[in-house]
Amino acid sequence: MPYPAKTSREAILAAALTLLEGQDAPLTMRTLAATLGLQASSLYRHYADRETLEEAVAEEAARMLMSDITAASSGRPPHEALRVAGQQYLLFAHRHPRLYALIHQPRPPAAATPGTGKDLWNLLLGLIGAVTGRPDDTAAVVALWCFLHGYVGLESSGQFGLSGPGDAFERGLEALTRGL
Amino acid sequence: MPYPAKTSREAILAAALTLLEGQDAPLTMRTLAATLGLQASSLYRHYADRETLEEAVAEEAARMLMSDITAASSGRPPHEALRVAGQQYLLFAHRHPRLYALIHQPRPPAAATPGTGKDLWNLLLGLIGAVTGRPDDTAAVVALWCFLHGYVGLESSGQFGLSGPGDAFERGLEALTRGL
DNA sequence: GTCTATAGCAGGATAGAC
DNA sequence: GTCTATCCTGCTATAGAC
Repeated sequence: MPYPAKTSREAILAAALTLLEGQDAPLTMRTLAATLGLQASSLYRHYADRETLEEAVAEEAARMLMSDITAASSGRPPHEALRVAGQQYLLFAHRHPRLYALIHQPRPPAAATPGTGKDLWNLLLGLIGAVTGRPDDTAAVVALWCFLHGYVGLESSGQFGLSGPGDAFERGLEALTRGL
Repeated sequence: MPYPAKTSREAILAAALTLLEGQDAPLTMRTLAATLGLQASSLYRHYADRETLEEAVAEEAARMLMSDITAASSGRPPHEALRVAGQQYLLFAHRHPRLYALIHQPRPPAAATPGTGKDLWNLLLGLIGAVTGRPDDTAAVVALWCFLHGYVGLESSGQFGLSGPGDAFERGLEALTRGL
């Protein structure tokens, strides 16, 4: 009986985050355990299965994203805050592409973003409301989110090719904030 | 020696399309061969490997998408043509979610959409140019594409939840065509 | 709580007979 | 050109010893 346990829920979660911030290694029970100096089977004492673990990682990643956006946009005038929030969203996706993908991975309805999603949602609602003058304009938030998410997706799947996106990001963001 | 060959490149391609238009069955060499009444190993006479096959499918799917958009938008006044093109893009993604996903799957640089992508690109360039009055406004095309692609992605990953997207599609499309 | 060992599954791909 | 047979890899998850 090795007394101080070699790991814990938190340590596993942290290791999974680290693994997914790397470039290549897939998130499998084996590779994850290896980074902790463990055998894969040991992880099952802490998480029931791979999916449960993934949900925890996704939740934590969503928290990170929200924290980044909040920190960058708080205390700025409305229009600027919204622009900075958009840039920060993009930056997170660049820095942590696999965490970003995990956040947006389809999940069974029960686990559909319990609280974290709502927080980010309310933050954006406030930012947009301050710019357009319409509070609680959910359609505007969705439209903006679509644009950002699509930009990330097309970029990461290499659709922009050699010519790159040009100034589409600024143009689109500007057009949306003006047009909504 | 069964003389008339049981299959061909074209038949395999068609079967793969059909398979991916269904809901569940994954595109594996085994399942694909099964729909043709063949063994998996037989497919390798016609396609070098799975990836080569997938590229062919993706190309064909892109052709279908372009054909849909062209048919729906041609002969309409500019503003309406653009709106209809957007709707058709969304409709294709709804009807053929797995083909849509395949089109946007990251591929090694060599195979990056040889000709089909360009055609769709030029079509959209024309549509947008007719609305905004600026020909060859690539950034505008990219921005619109981001919005559409993002909408599809968020919808299919269930991010809109129970409340749904509201009228975000129309709002966003309108805001973009106006603001660009 | 961790270990070894193993069951079980799924998929890609090849060898060689016909 | 298709078949059977087989190999290989990589993964999830469990059983039971310690």
